[in-house]
Amino acid sequence: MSASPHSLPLELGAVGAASARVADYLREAILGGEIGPGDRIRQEDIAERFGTSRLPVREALRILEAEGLTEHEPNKGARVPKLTMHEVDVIYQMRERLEPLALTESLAHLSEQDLRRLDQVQSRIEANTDVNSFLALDREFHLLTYSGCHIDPLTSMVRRLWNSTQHYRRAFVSLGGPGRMWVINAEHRLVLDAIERLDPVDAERYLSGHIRRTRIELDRHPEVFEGRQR
Amino acid sequence: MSASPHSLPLELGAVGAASARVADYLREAILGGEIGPGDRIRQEDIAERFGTSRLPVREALRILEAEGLTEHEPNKGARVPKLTMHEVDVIYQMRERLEPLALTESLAHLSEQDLRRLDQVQSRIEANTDVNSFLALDREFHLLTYSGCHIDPLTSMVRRLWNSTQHYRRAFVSLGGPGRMWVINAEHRLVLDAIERLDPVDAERYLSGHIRRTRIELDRHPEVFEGRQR
DNA sequence: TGACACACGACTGGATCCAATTTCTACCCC
DNA sequence: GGGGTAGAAATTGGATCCAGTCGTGTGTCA
Repeated sequence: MSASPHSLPLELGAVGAASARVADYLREAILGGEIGPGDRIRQEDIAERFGTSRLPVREALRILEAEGLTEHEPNKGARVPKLTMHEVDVIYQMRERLEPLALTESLAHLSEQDLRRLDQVQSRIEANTDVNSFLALDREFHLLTYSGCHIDPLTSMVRRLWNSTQHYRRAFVSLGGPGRMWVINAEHRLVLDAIERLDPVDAERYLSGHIRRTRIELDRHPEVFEGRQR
Repeated sequence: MSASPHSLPLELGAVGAASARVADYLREAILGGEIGPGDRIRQEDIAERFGTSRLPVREALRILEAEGLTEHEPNKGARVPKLTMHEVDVIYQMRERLEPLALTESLAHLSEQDLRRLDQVQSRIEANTDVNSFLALDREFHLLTYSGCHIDPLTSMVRRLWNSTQHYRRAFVSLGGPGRMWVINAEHRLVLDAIERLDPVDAERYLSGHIRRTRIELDRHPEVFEGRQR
């Protein structure tokens, strides 16, 4: 059930030794869709499955809470938060405003190798036909463009916004596909071109437009937020 | 500044877990300046001072880490992060982009009582002459304008940005005051007027301008970031 | 006298045990 | 038969104990 290659570069949350492994496992399980919004997470279940005590699990849940992947109620345990359409809309507006800043901060620090990698990922997106792998590729593309940003609060917040909406992105993509792929590819290519020209103004312009268009398209599909999972 | 004795009233929560009380205590101590950037926080010290075991302290440190008040290194313990001028500058740019959104989301949900309260706080700012109480009043003013925003990721991120820069705001205010008070008051009054008119465009305009001007003024005082504390 | 190595001290990470709170269920009374 | 209450099972929160790791100080040898 694990073994899903959601592993991305830039593992920033370098925390304790084994509690980080539990956090990694749970993170993959949530981002991979095995644990959905509303699902409860019992400490002892995870501890037993992992062969550890409940203590690392508790720490891991705190870490995930900081990343926006779980929510915590005293004496009630942890569960994956369920978001309304309006909440997801506002989160996309936050992305619209924050990610262009992260991109500008990242621009000057991107290496030649990063640019080549970005081009490869975008080419794979264009050649791709599977909706599920589009999810991972798109995520990799965007987070890679921010990998040159070394301002910790900014990168961690961007990551958190992606994490919080991952489930609804998958639901959206599964229900009719991500939309017209040529639009997405054109937007990505324009962002890439601006990055290569080291032009922060154009980079921010095309990136915010890309996110905004996605948000508006998402707003037209309320069924994404009513789907019963599991 | 205030050298050492960590003596704060710790009567915040009769309810909830004990780890939340420890977190409250540490949060106040950091925001109040008793624990400054670079200071190390030893689990056993806090536990002994609080009469509990180290476990709630560990959980509290995780909570504070999520709020951006501490940073954690494996086997090295927790310390209050020390920010560079550029990092604070970027955090202010994040505020410039995020807080107007929070204000727009908040607008429709502000009650008449909130508006009266805001007017009172602003009047107290205008009548105030003490630089230290300005810090608290200004924080109260802005966070109050966002109190109608019920999108959890947004409010928690705004609060985190305020927390992270609190120490440098105090250092800035202490070193020569917050600048020309009439400018600040004019900006606040314009934001308030836009709020009362329920005009999100003007509210965002004047708020982002207020934050942007503060950021640029802060950039002219690099001595804020070189101050040796303790 | 200086540099390297070993040992000791201090601190964090993890496991097990115990207490407190919640929730579900069953039973009793109206 | 329905609702409320008490009790039992399940689950989380906290304390104590033990292990692992990092840093430091001292001692010895070249």
